[in-house]
Parts: sequence; C-alpha cells; structure tokens
Amino acid sequence: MLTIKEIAEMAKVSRSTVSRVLNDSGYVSEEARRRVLAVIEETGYMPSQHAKALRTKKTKVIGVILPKISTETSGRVVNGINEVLQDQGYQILLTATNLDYQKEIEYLRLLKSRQVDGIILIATTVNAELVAEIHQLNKPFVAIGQDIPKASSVTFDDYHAAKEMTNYLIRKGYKNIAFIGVDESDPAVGIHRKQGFMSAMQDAKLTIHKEWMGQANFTIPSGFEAMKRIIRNSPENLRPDAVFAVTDRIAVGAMQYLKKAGFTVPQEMAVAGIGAADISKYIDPALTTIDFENERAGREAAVILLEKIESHKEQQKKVVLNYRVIEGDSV
Amino acid sequence: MLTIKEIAEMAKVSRSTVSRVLNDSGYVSEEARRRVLAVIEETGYMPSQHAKALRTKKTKVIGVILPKISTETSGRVVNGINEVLQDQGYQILLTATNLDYQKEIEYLRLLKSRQVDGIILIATTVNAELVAEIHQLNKPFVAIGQDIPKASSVTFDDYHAAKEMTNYLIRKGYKNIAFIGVDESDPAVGIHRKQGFMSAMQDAKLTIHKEWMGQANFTIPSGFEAMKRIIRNSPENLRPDAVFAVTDRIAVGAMQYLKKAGFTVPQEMAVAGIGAADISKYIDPALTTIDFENERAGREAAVILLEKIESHKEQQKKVVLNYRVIEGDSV
DNA sequence: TCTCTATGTGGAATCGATACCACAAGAGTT
DNA sequence: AACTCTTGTGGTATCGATTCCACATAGAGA
Repeated sequence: MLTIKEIAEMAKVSRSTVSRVLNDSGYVSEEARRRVLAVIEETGYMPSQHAKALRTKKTKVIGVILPKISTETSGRVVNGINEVLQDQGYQILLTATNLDYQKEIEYLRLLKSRQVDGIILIATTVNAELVAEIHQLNKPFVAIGQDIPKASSVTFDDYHAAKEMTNYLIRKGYKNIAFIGVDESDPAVGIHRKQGFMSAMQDAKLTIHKEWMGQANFTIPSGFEAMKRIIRNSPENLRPDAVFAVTDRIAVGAMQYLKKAGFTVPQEMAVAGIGAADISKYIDPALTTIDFENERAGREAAVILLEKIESHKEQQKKVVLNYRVIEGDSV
Repeated sequence: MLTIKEIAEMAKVSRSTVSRVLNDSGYVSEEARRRVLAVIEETGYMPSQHAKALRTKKTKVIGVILPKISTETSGRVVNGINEVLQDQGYQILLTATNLDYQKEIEYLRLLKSRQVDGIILIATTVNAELVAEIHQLNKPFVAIGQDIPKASSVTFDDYHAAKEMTNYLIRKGYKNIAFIGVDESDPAVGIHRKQGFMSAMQDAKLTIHKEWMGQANFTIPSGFEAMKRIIRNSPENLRPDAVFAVTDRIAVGAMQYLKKAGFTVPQEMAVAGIGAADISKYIDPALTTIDFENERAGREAAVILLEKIESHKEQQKKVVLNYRVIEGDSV
C-alpha cells in the first residue's frame, strides 16, 4: 500500500504539499499541484482512511442497526438510507441483532468504538436500558420505527393507519371484525396499531369479541395458525365477517387458512393488512393494505442524521410519516 | 472519548500494560490486570478501532458490494455472510452499485482505501475492466453469483438447474416450451440458464421456436410484457403449452398475464421459474421453481474469505452450489 | 532602500493504539 | 557469589494522515 510519504518523494514535494493538494487547502503552486496529481494518477494512490480518521475524527461511515437483514422492510429502509448517504460520500456499516435485544446495546457501543459519524437504529422494541444507552451515546443518532424519548426519530403513524383501515372495513359494511396483533414488546405494531383498531371499533359502537382477538409473530405461518384459532374458537353463529391483521405477512397467512378452510375472500370473510408487502399485490385476491413508505423513512432518517453531523445541533427532531390505503380485492 | 493514555493514568500503570490487558499478550500481574479492568468497566472505555487499524493493519471489517440492496436475493445472501462474520467479530461495510457497472470498480477501490480485510462482490456482470481491477486488488476477495477468472467464487449451477427444470417440463409431457430470458451481460442468468434450456430441448429433439424466445429484465412487469409478446406473436395453431422463465419474478409476471388473458395455469399453459422467491409459494397456483440456497452462498463465501484472511493463502477456490426443484402447482 | 503582504513550501507535533526493547527484581542454579 | 531465567513494567518508535507554524521568496507601496 502506498503512503503519502512515498507520493511526496515521487513528486519531489513534502507530505504537507501532497496533503494540501488532496484536500484543496492552503496555497499550492500550479506546478506542484500538477506534479502531485500526475503521481497520484499514475500510481492509483488512495489515502488511508484510518490515518485520516484518527487525525480528523471524521470517518464518513454511518452505523446502521437492523433487527434482521433479509426482511422486505429492512431492505427498503436501508435502500432509502443508502440513497441519501451514498450521494454524500458516506458508507454504511451494517449490523443485525436478529431480534436479540441485548445486541442492540452491544452494537451501539461497538459502532461507537468504530468511531462512526452517526448511528441509525431500526428499532423493534423500546426498553429503559436501550434508551439509557442511546442518551449516553453522545453521537448523532436517529431511530426508525419506534419513538424513543428525547431522541430523533422517524416513525409511522401506526395508530391512525390502523384506525383508518378499521374504519374502511366498517364503511364497507363489515361489523364483526376479528383482529390479529403481535406482542406488545414492539410498541408501534403491538400497541399502537391495536389501539387504532379498538378506537375505531368503539367509535362505531361495535363490540370487540375476546374470541376474535388473535396474536401472531410477523410470520406467514403464525398468521395461518392465529386465523385457525379464531375460527375454531368462534361458534357458527358468532363468526367474524372480516379480519384485520397488523402486518401483511400475518394477513397472507390468515388468508391461506381461510382458503384452505373453504371460506371465500372477501365474500365470506374480508382480510386486511398493513405494510404493502410486495407479495400482497400478487396473491389472489390482492390484499387490501396500507403503504408506509419505508424507503422514505430511510431517506428522512439519513437527512436528519446528516444535518446533525454537519451542524452539531443537539436538537431532537420527530418525523411522523404518512400512510396510504391500497385497495385490493380482499375487502 | 477516552483514550488508552487516560485509562493508564487512572489505573496507575503505563499504556503498554493497558494494551497488554486489552490484548491478553505478554506478562501482566494479577494486581495490575485487576486495576485496569476495573477502570475499563467503570468508564466504559472502548479502544479506537482506527488507531488500532493503523497500527495493526487489521480492521475486522469486510466490504460487501451488492447490485441492489432491497432485493430478496441480496438480502438472503447478505444474511448468510453476516451469520458467519458476526460470530468472528467482523462487521460488514455495505455498498450498492444500483446496477451501475462503473461503480463496481469505484467501490472496489474505495473499500481498499478503507482498508477492509476482505471483499465480497455479488456480481451481476463480468467484464475485462472489472476482472483486471480484481486481480490488482491484492486483497482477499470472493465473488458470488458469477465465475470470475482466477478469483475465488461461489456460484450456482445455473446451467444444470435450467436443464433440469426443462427436463422436468418435458417429463410432464410438455413439448412446446417457450422461454423468457434476460440480457447476456449477466452470464449466469443470461447465458448459462439459456444454454441449459437449449441443451435439454435439443437432447429431447424438440424444436425451439424463435417466436417463443422472450426477453425480460428481472421485474414482474417485464415478465408480463414478455409473455404478452410471446402470445401475440404465436398464431393460434402454434401456441406453446408451457413457459420457462429464468427468474421467479419474471415467471410471476408471465403468470399474471396468462391469468388476465384467460389461460388456465397449468392446464392450458404451464409456468416454471428459478429462484424460489418467497412470493412464489403464495401465488395461485404456487410456482414450480428451483431453490438456490442463497444464504448458503453467503455463508460459503464468508468462510472462504475468512480462510484467506487468516491463512494468507493465495490459492483460488471455486464452489458450485447445488439446487433443488420445488414442485408447485403451476406445471 | 526598506518594510509589508501575499504566496508557497517544508518541518514537526499530533491523533490513539501496538510492540519491540531495555531494564528491574526475585528465584533458582552452579 | 555470580550467573541465568522468569516475570513484570515502562519508554519510545511507529502506523499514515492533517495542520499549525516558521520561513523563504517576490512584488508592491512608502
């Protein structure tokens, strides 16, 4: 690997001059600049980013912590982040927790020791330990997906989205609506979406049957099983006529069960989800769902982070993104 | 940010001793070790990875170059890579070319200047310039998806997979098989899969009609259009009875068109793909396809890369992964 | 002629780690 | 008593960049 010293010798100037050419700083004669650039061109020299980082405290690297790498949502969000960062010459250092909550904290520390310029956390859970770690991080930070107290975040309007979808079902004439949620350790999906559903039901003075409140865990098979339990637990004369699942994959699983059990969708049972997963467009009938603009969330988070990095402002920014109902044929 | 010097002062030892504790090297008395660990624990000190990298020339970071971040295949491969690397304490520095071939070269150089310990390239294309850059990289390197001359690679057996799928169609009694391929700038998908198809057809002495050879570009809509063209261009008495698409998304698009145009799948027209995309299981009828174990490809590549990093061997390793036909209901 | 300023260049300290080397102290050997 | 050997510690050079400061030169203005 070539170093600045060798370039300096080859161009017959000092290291300082090479550095000045590299960074367009201070005075450099045309003649010296020409010679240095020629040597750089010819040798393909690239300055060591580590030496640079050590001296300047800037790395042009952003740490991203994901729950899981290969999910559709993660992919879209990272894509959005990358779109913005790439243009500004930043790179992404990727870590995945695989839903191990202890690792979120471990990676926050690790990224700090790698001196990343900022950190974006795609959060699935919120707990006191995590919040404490974020506050003592002392580095530009943005969370996506969950609202972290006293930290910048880009979140989705889970409550109103769920409420709107429930109202949509109600407007379409469904009165007996089942619900499939997830564990409350994920506040955005587990609590807010459920509250949106409950609120819409109460506003419409519809009863919420305990037997119709299912729970799943983000996977298609778990949606299948949850739907099965709901059907099994409801007597013939007390069957729901619609089901609202808090994610598309759960909804797809529910639909799979319904088809298998001989229900026609949406005539005998309507199905709605949230998330606008790719798959939802291509199943039959196409799923009625809500699009959350994941890429935009990534872009917004990246923009906020860059602002923080460049301006050193400590102020926290909260962005709540909009949603859009996508009408399929499942309702 | 704390430095080793401050830790040394607080623990009343020299920087050398702190370093020895940190790296478990040389002699350190129990007493000194205890004091140092206590200070580290109490302060939450983490050594600067940049200073360390500058000195030791090891960064524990692997550069990964992807065509696109948010595709299902990329996600799975990166997941596999991460699984292996994470256990060994390595991080992933992610870059995406967004199919700009010039950027593949640019990122190879950039990652080199970031002094990553190794590079994994998920390749979509092979050209002389790229190959030259890889050879002069002089760093542990593994390609996934395409065979790069004189470089290690993990590839899929595209030729035999396509041949096997074609034979499967033939065994099922289909004789008039259409084909939807992609551009040849992607040798694995564009050339090898096509050759597999042609070879199986020739072995079975079946004729390959020009009108039945379509082309698409990896997207669902392009599969839709390609299928439309094939149907439009074939006279009523010369219609294919099956179509083999080189990727699942293309196959899904083709199936969409067929449904819309009133063909029943598979009775009037069978459809087969390659790739075992998630979506293929849930469309109706479920797609008959070939699973390529993308995660395994990522894992294998990571293992080969780590071997290279740790052993300094220059030897190139070529791994060709197996495949598995997944029988759906579309054939 | 003598400052004064603008331009240009190199020397040297610095960032935060590692690692080699010198040296000290105590135990064991001859 | 002189010696090796083991254990333990600190000093210092080093990695490859940036950046401040000192200094040189040349032309402008007094």
